[in-house]
Parts: sequence; structure tokens; C-alpha cells
Amino acid sequence: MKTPGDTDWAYKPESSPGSRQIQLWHFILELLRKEEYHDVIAWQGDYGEFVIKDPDEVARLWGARKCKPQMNYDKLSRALRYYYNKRILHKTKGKRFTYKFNFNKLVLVNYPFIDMGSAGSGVPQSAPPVPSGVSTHFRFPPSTPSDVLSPSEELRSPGVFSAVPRRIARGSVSDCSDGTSTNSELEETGMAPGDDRPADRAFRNLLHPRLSHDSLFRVYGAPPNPTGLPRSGPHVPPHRMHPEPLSPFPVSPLPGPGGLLPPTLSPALSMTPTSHMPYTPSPSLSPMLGSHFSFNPEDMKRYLQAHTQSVYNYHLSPRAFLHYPNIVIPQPQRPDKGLGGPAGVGPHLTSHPLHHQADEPHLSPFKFKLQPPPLGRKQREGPTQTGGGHAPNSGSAAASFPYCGESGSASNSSSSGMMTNNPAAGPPKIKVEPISDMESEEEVEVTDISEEEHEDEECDVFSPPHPNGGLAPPPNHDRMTDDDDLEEDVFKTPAAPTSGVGLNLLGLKAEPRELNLGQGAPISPGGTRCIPLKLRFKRRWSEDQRMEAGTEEAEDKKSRGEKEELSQEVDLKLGEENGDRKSPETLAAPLGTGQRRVSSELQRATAQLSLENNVC
DNA sequence: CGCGGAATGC
DNA sequence: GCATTCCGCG
Repeated sequence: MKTPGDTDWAYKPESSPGSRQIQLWHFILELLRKEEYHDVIAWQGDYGEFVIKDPDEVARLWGARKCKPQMNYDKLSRALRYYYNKRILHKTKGKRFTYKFNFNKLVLVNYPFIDMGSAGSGVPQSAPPVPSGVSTHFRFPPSTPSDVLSPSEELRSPGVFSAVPRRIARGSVSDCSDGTSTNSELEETGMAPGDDRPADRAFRNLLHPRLSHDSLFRVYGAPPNPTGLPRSGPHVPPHRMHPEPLSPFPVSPLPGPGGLLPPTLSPALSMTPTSHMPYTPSPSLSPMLGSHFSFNPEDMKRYLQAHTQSVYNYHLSPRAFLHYPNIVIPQPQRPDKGLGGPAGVGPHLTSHPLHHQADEPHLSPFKFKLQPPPLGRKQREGPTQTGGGHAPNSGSAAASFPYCGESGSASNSSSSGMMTNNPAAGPPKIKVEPISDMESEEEVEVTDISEEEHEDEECDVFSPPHPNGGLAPPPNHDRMTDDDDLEEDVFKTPAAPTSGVGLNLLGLKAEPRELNLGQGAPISPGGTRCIPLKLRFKRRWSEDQRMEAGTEEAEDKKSRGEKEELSQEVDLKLGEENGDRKSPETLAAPLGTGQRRVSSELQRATAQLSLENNVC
């Protein structure tokens, strides 16, 4: 059902300016971070909440940007509304023109570097939706200093957002020229000196530039509580939090030996140290998507370890491991709340740096999923003209959005054919969003940034305690049906490889394997039998789900929930009834308590791995 | 105001 | 995919 090309739209960097036209939410973010526009739109309220003070103006600006003179708030708001389903935004009820970014889910994958609030001054403390209160900027932790890029090199690149533009007057709409150059208005090449604080600036430069195009990596930590409100169950150890939300730089912008990454900032990210990830994927592949992936065991091992560490330390979703069927993922136990552990902050987006050597910027094939595709209306339409040639990198202004690159191969996709005829095993074309977790994540999801939401439900309407809790996914049917083939392919490939590789991998996984779910599935060496692997994964996945219950929004689809439901949905409902989320034990129950023990072991194993590999 | 379906365009 | 444009409904 899915082809590499069609599943990733949400993950691709393309959703950001540069490759295609700017998206509304990007634009909004852009405006939000500029003081010049604080009169028209500004952060307000809790994290992510913003109010459009002057709808018409915002619409005008938007229209200008898109060269749609006819734009008006009504239309713009429609577009905004579409984001509800995408979970990028939601409406703050009761407050006019007030919306809120769903930062828990949305991870600015594409724009992690966005400043939410400004740099200079503008940001209202209340507003900075920025995670971790750390600062008002999104940032992603550099892997290692070296990795981070040489300042010199990066300095020149103006972040699109970073600058301080001169504004575009309302009239300046003129620049419709673009079409592609997304930022007419922002063409600030240089940043306005005025408001950039050195540190700030340095930081930005540090972050964006190069890394930006691999935006895939960044993530953004979930913000536990930017507002500083006391929370009963803080995920973040106090000492890790930066007290001053406003301060863009609670920490030195320059990565120290340890890099920014340290838990301090955005644990969310797993940008594991590059040094650990010499994993070299095949060209364009995302392990999951690609039909093939070639890798070298050693790298893989390192990668795995690094990742494990990340997961372990930061609570990243182990799901990320799903990409590597041959590997048994140690599953860190999710501490029930009390353990805030290192992870503390939230988390959640994991990335997989796949590039190789440390000094290289990562261009990762991994993609993050922002959200499951909206169910959209029925199932109309079929023309998927994917590739439509985007006229992307027109190089010219590239300055602003350095990304572009990638997408090439995959994105073109060939998907169109499939969609239309999609034989689809079961439901013709139904997407099961609520449980997107399972369905879609399986293919690509790496992210999921919202794990800790359960503790702060107040902040996100869209992410109530997860009903999914009770769900006990069938080990192997149900949703496995149609992706099977593909999955199989993907999974198989790596395993099958000749003896050499295969063995190595086996060795790698051997250890964890024992810990893994007891007698999960027999696995044969050489990968002859791949199926088991798959099953194992499924299982793992299931467990994962339970462990992370609470994560996804169960309801997100509110109304939609009633529409088409699959049996799975029913299960979800069960969980929903119960106001509070189930304890892990409860959740685990379906699978057998034995697993819990296993988890512990896994945890230990993971820890060991971490230690061993704890290079950074 | 705000919502969301439908059609349409790029 | 992502709007844009219309539009009826509450």
C-alpha cells in the first residue's frame, strides 16, 4: 500500500519552504517570531498559543506571500482549520482568533530552528511555546562540536527566520515574484544587527545553517512546562530546566565539549553523537521506506548502540528501532512517572542520523512524521500528481532555506498508481488515524514526540490521556495485512544478505535477543526466516504501545471517531473510558506479566550498552 | 466566529 | 499535499 514515495510527505523537509511553497503554519511561525508583527499576531497564553490580533492583516500578509491577493481571514482560517486534523494546530476555544500550535506533536520537524519567539524581545514570556523553557528558540542539539559546523562556514547562512527583517510592509506584497523563493519578505540576508544578540546569533548560526537542511534531525523538545507553572509531576529534573524562558540562551550557544545536546536542552532529540552514527544508508532510503538498505554491520551496531543510548537516556521512543528488524531493541522501561530520569524533558522526536562521518552534516533519509494523514474527506480523488515538479531550489535565494536537496529520488514517487487502485486488503481506503500510531508509524514514524503528555494534559487538548492504553494489538493480524508485503520486503532484505553481514547482525542482536520477549519467534540465522522478525517487531511494538500509552491523542479525531471505525477503535474506546491512564502493569497485562521482567532486563542491557558505548 | 465538506488549482 | 475558494450550518 505504501510506497516509499507516498508515505513520507509529512516527513519530508519539503514541507518547509524551500522546496515547495511555504506553508501556512510556517508562515505563521515566521510572523510570530518577528517583532514587527507583534501587532498583528503574537504569542499569547500558553505554549504555542497565539492570537491573531489583526486577522485581516495576517491574511494580507499571507496572501502577499502566496500571491493571493484575494486572501482573507476566512480563507486563511480555513487553511488553519485543516491543521486541526493534522494536529499542527488547534483552536483555543473561547478566544477569538486564538489558535495554538500543537507542539507536543508537531515538531517543527522542518523548522526546528524556528524561533518561536523571538529573539529579541518580543517574546512574551508567556508565550514562548518553546519547549523546555529553555529558550525561545527551537534548536536541535548538535551532535558534537565538530559536527556542528564550523561557524565560519555557517555564519553566512542567514537563517531565514533568524534575521530580522525589515519588514515587509503590508504593501510589499508585491513580491510575488517568488513562487519559489519563499521568502520574499524575509530576504534578509544579513540579519539585522539590531536585534540579534550575539549569543543568539551565534546560536542560530550554529544551528541552522547546515543542519537545517537536514532538518530531519532536529527536534524539539517537548516542553514540559515552559511557563514554569508548577507541575505535579515534572518530567524534568529541576536542575535541568532553564529557568528563564525568555532567555534565548540559557546555555552557552556554543557547544561545549559535550555539545548542546546534553540533556539540558533538548533531550528530545536524539541526535546522537555523530560519532556514533556512521551508519550509511543506502542513498535515499529510509530504512523503512526503502526497499533495500544496505549497511554495514559495524556501523549498524554503532548506530544501534548510540540510539539505544538515546532512547534510554532520553526516553526516546524505541519505536525508532523498528527500522531495523534484525535488531532487537532493548526496550527501556518507561518509568512511570516518578522516574523522570534523564529523560525528563520530553521528548520525543528521534532522529536517525544516518550519515556517516562525524563531520558531515547529516542528511538523513529518515523522515519524521508530523502526523498521520488526515482522513480527509471521503476518499475522493485519486490523482496524485506527486512529483509535480517542484521548482524548488532555485538556488537563488537559497539563502534562506538551504534545504531542498534530498527529496529527489524518493519523492517523486511513483505512488500515484498505487493509491488509486489500491487494492487494499481490508478497508478500501480508510486510514485509521487515531491509532495512527500503529498503522502509520510502523512505516515511518520515528517521532512521536508526545510521550509525556499524559502528565500534562492541561496543555494539550489534542492529547488527552491516551485511550490507546488498553489496546492490545493483535500480534499478527489485523493491520498487518496489507503492509505485509512491503514490510516483508524491507525487513527481509537486511536479514537475508549473505552470510557475512547477516551473521554480524545476528551477533549484534544476540544479546538482546535473549532478553527479548522470551520465546518470541524463532529466528534463524542467516535470515532465512524473516517472518519471525517481523512478528517480533510487532510484538515489540505492541509492548511499546502499552508502555507509551498515553501518548497519542486518542481522540484527536473527535468527530471522526464516530465515523469509520475499525475494530481496533473499539479497543481504543475501552481505554478511553477510564479517565486515568492505566498503569503499565495494567497495560502490560495483556501480554503477560513476564514481559515486565523482561523489560527490566532489557533496560539493564540497554544500560550496559550505553555504558559501553558511552563515548560522549 | 468558527467549522468542515466539496470542488478546484497548483 | 496543501492550500484556495465557496458555502451552508450552528
